[in-house]
Amino acid sequence: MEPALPCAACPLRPLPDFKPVTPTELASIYDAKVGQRLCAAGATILAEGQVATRVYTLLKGWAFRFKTLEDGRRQILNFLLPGDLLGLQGELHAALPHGVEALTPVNLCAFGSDALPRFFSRHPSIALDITWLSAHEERLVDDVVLTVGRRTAMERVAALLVHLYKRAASAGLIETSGIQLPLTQMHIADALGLSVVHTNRVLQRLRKGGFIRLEDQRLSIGDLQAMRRVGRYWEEPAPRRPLL
Amino acid sequence: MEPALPCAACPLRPLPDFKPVTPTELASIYDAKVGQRLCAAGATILAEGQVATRVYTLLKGWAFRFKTLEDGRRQILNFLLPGDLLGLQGELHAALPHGVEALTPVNLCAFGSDALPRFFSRHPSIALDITWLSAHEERLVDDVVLTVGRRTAMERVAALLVHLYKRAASAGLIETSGIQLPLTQMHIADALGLSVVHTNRVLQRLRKGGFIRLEDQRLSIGDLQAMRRVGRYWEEPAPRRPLL
DNA sequence: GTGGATCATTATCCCAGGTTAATGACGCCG
DNA sequence: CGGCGTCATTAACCTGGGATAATGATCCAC
Repeated sequence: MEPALPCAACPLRPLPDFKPVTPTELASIYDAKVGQRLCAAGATILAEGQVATRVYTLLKGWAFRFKTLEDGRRQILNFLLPGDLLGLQGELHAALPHGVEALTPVNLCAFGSDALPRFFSRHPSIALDITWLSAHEERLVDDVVLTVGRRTAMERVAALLVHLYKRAASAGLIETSGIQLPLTQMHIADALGLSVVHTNRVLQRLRKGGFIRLEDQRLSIGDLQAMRRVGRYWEEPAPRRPLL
Repeated sequence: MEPALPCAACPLRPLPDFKPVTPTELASIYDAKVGQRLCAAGATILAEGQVATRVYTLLKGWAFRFKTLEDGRRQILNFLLPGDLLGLQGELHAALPHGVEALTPVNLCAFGSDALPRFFSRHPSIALDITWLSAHEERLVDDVVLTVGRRTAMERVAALLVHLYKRAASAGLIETSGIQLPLTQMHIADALGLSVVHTNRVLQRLRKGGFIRLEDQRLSIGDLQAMRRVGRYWEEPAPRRPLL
């Protein structure tokens, strides 16, 4: 594990979607960090069922949470982008009920094992932020349930692409006319409860309809509103989120 | 709203699945309660998109969280049983991203609007319990995503019935050879991303296979292990959960 | 006791999406 | 260079589960 990067120079924190912190809070957060963890693309960050986990903030890169059935069927629960907290479930429960895998090379800020109790006993505002992040992730998963349970394949794909586009933007990952989308079609399929083959069919239709450009892991969406309509997908405007 | 019932005489707390509390904690919890709210079966407890919500603990009865698409398709996110906390999402976000509806007559313990900040600043152990409950609910929803995304209709129904059976048991609702299951087949369908008709077909098969008895809203499961196998459903042993 | 809800049940029909398989395009390694 | 693994793409085929509709059974309210 690398030594911890100084939080004062955090590249994420200045982004407009993150909630400002007081200098005291920032110091406590930095204080609780024990280092950076680097993972290669495709690496397992946290194993399904793992017992002692640590809490991390994802600083750089993409990852995803997933669960599997014993016969190999896999379901992606949600994607993790810079600023997201991970490992909280393992810290609070006995074993981690899901796995976490890196999609790109990933840089994680690691917290010490005593960070959680310390925040809760000494820094109520940070404790509340942690709870907020937990509740926020649940909100995302709630959306996934609606998508997978009640949207058609076309709606699912459109909704997911809009969702990821907006989240990437919020994490400062917008580039000229598009984002880097480090997913294979299998990831999209596993996130939406579809087969790879059908995912491909739907993507073709979206491309031929002129809704998206997607090649070489670069996604651009010509008309976001049109895509929202296709996916029946409208999120509420997101408030600024805390960052640990 | 009725006056708050004394927490010292709470019928839930003595159950073996709840974590013990210190007298101090119990006093603080009781202190934060502002009363009981009663809702009829079928009533909306919290409306989708509602702005100012309150936090409640479900004391008695069954309810469910849900989201809808604008054309009416509905997805049930999870079921709420005695001991569950609800409304946290509304307290932490601007608007409640899902609705909550009562399945039976329901009795809720209501917390004051300042309860959350007060717990966090003065009672770290209770604050941590709240976070635990939030993370735990997310765990349940994660399971739902796996079920709806990757299980077959038969597996879904079996897994849901086992899940609800165990949760009802944990809330002290086991009666002679079975539980009261206050759901219509439409609720089951909406929870599993199925149509009502197909849900009925699957239930018939489970009945004819001798796996379940289900009539008149009473469910009994002859062989839990067999049902688990049908549903490919195995939960980890649940640790004792906190109760607010 | 009769018209109208709601809910369970079944049958008929049919399509959205799964399964299998074959083909290419790359990129990587020896 | 040639073999291999991963991905994307398409075609052919088929099935799990959706849609629609009809029939009862209760349980009201009037």
